[in-house]
Amino acid sequence: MASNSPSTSKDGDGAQQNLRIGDVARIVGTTPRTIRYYEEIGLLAQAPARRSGGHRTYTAAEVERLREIMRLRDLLGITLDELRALLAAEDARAEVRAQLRRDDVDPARRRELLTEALGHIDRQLELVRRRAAELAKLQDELSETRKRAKRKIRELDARASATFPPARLARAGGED
Amino acid sequence: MASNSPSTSKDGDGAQQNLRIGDVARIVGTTPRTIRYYEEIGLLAQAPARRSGGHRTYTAAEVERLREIMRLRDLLGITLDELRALLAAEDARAEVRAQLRRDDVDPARRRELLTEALGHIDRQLELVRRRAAELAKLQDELSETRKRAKRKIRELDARASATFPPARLARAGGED
DNA sequence: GTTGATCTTTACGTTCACGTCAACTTTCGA
DNA sequence: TCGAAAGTTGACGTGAACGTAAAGATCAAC
Repeated sequence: MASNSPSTSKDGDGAQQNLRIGDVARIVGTTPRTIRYYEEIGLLAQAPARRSGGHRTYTAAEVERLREIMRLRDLLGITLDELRALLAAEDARAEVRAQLRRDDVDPARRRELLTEALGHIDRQLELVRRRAAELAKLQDELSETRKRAKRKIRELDARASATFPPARLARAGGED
Repeated sequence: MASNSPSTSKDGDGAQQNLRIGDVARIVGTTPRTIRYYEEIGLLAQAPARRSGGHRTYTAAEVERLREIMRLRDLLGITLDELRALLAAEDARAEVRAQLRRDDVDPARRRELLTEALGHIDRQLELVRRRAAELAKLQDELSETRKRAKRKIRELDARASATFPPARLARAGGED
């Protein structure tokens, strides 16, 4: 065991976490292969920095990005290609933010950029809203079914405790 | 064009819709291949009736079942195999309902069946709840981001209309 | 009873999202 | 400095969820 602690940096270079691909994989709960694959198909947009030997090195921000990607992958029911398109839009927003931080862009251009960004957000939001609504509906339906089942059991128990003296039979399911 | 109307039944056999696989596919928005595949892997549980020639024939209930399957397939992020397991549980519930309709089962057995059914529902509900919650959270986050973007645009517009006389510039995004 | 659309089974092909193996290099702790 | 662990780029393999093509049987309408 070589116990590779992920760069116990003691040198004063700020917050450049400098993680290796295996560390990142463990952190976000996936495999190096998957991370390389996402880079390969352009999901990770900018390829990570390399060090002299050619090994990929990741910043905390990149880890966050990967986490978000995996989250969206799991929640939205879309292909990685569609997800890539969506994130490309989000990257455009990042570009916008960078532009906006510089104070020398004229208001007309600023507005243009912001409006464009808003469009991207709206498209994502539409997607998420639809799915969230559908899932909520499904949840409601299931809850209803559950209620009916519980009521039936209670009715049955009521009749039973009327027949037998209150002998404390085991209750139904757990939380109500 | 042979204009195959799906069995314009005029004979008095009630509501036995008697749809063919192609009709069903069109109705629910999929392909015959997919329907056969679902039957093959046991997602459809009971194979549909056949007529003398061997052609599959579907009832309205079976179409409904297929619709539900596709809905769950799209909403829950699970494999068809896992879905099959889930639906097997639901089928057990159907069995329960059938048993319960007959009045000659003793209350102890009834309770047993109902409790089992409740367990199945709970497992499904847990799954759906988790996903619904996660999606709701994602939706909230996106809404927040959207709000901030809109606010920025409004601020920009406010400054603009202070600089220029109120010349009625085009407003930002659509619905608020 | 012919015909064209639709069905049947069988079987191989395909796409997506990775897994896995090979050959080799780099990194890191002892 | 040295050896094990982890990284690198190919390249091929794999399971899931179907698509597609072939060869034939059946169905609905004329």
